[in-house]
Amino acid sequence: MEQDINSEKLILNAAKEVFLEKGFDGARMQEIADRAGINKALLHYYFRSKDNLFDAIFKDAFEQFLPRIAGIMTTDKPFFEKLEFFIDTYLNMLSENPHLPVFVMHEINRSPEVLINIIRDSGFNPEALRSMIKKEVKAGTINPVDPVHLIVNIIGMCLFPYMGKPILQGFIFKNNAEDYQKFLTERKKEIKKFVINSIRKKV
Amino acid sequence: MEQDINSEKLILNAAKEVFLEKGFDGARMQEIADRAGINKALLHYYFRSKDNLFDAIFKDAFEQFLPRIAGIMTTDKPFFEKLEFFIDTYLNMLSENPHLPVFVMHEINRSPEVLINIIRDSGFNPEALRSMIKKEVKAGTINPVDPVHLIVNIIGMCLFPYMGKPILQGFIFKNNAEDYQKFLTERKKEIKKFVINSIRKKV
DNA sequence: GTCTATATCGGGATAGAC
DNA sequence: GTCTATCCCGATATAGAC
Repeated sequence: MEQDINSEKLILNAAKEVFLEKGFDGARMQEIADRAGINKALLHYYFRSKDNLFDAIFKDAFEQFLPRIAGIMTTDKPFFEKLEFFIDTYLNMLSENPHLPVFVMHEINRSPEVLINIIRDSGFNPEALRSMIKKEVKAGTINPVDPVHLIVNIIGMCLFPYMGKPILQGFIFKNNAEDYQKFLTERKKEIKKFVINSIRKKV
Repeated sequence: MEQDINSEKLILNAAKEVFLEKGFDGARMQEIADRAGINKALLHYYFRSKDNLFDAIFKDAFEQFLPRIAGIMTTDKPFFEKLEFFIDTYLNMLSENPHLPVFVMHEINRSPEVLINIIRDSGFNPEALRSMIKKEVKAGTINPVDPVHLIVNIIGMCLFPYMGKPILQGFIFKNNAEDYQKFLTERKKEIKKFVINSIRKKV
C-alpha cells in the first residue's frame, strides 16, 4: 500500500467522492477542499479550473465503467466459465463503486461530445466480443442469440440494482439496508442462473 | 386534445423538459422561461421557488417511472401474456421519455429523503406482484424463480438501452442513430424471448 | 397576469503574503 | 506549496410599474 499522501492525491480522491455523489453541477469546490483537508485555492493551484479537475475524474471513471472484457475473452476457458467470471468481476467492481453508473450516465447526457475523445483513446473493441459469441452459437454450445442483445441484457441486469438502490431498497425492502445487501450478494448466482437457463442448449 | 395554453401549463411543460435534460443543479430558470416563451419573473409568480417547481415535476416523473403493474396483474390473462404486455408498455413509455430513468435515479441520489413522502402517497404494493409470480411457480407454469430477482432482471434489461444510449450508440453502433433506433425496437421481442426462454418449463 | 429593473448571494477564480 | 482575503459573474429571487 503506497499511501502517497501528497496533496494532489488527496485532492483527486476527494474530488472523485464529491463528483460521483453530486455530479458536476452539484459538486462544490469548497466541499472537495474540505474533504481533502486542504484549502480551496490549492485546488486551483493544482488543477486550473473545476472543469479540469472534473475531466481528470471522469476519464478514469468512464474507463472503469466500460467492462474490461478483453482480458477475459482471450483466455481459453469454456464459454460459461468466461461468462460467470465476467459477471463476478463486474458486480464486484460495482460493489466498490456504487455511484459509478448513475454518475457516468448523467454526465454523458450533459455533454455527449466528450465521449468522442474518450472513444478514440480507449482501445475498446466490441468486435472481439461479438465474434466470440457468434462462434459459440455456431459451435452449438448455446442457443442462437444476438450478441449485442445478450451483452446489453447482462449489463442491464448487473447495473440496475446499484443505480436503483434507493428505490428498490425503499419500496421492496422497506429500507432495511441489511436485507438489501443480502439481495445484492444473491444476484451473482441469480444472474448467472437466469442467463445460462436462457441460452443453454436443451438436451 | 385540450391544449390548455395557459402560462402554468407552458411553464410545467418547459420545466419538465429542462429538468429532465439537465437535472436540478444543471437547470436554469432562465432556460425554462425561454422555452416556455414567458418571463423569468413569471416563474416565481406561479411557483414560489425553483425547489417548488422541481417538486411538481419530480413527483410526476417518479410515479411514471414506477412500472404501473397493478392494472396488468389483475387481469385474468395467462401469465406469459401479462408478461409480454408489461414489457411492451414499459418500453413504450421509455421511448416517449428517454431521459426519465437517468433523471429519476440521479435526483434520488441527491436527496433520498424525498422518497419517503412519495412512497406514502403512492399506493404501490409489490406484494401483489410477488404472490402472483409465486403462484405461477407453484402451478408449474414456470421454473422456480425468486420474484424480486425476476422483476429486477426484466426492468434492468428494459432500462439500460435508454440510460446508456450515448454509450451504446457511440461504441457499438458507431454513432449511427438509425441503427440504434432499430436496435431499440428489436429489444421488445428480444427481451421477451430471453425471459421466456429462461423461466419456461422445459418439456 | 405579465413585464423590466434590481437586490442579494453563492461559488469559481485570482492576488498576494508567507 | 499553502494559506487568507477578495474579486466578480451568474443565477435565484423580489420590487414595483403597467
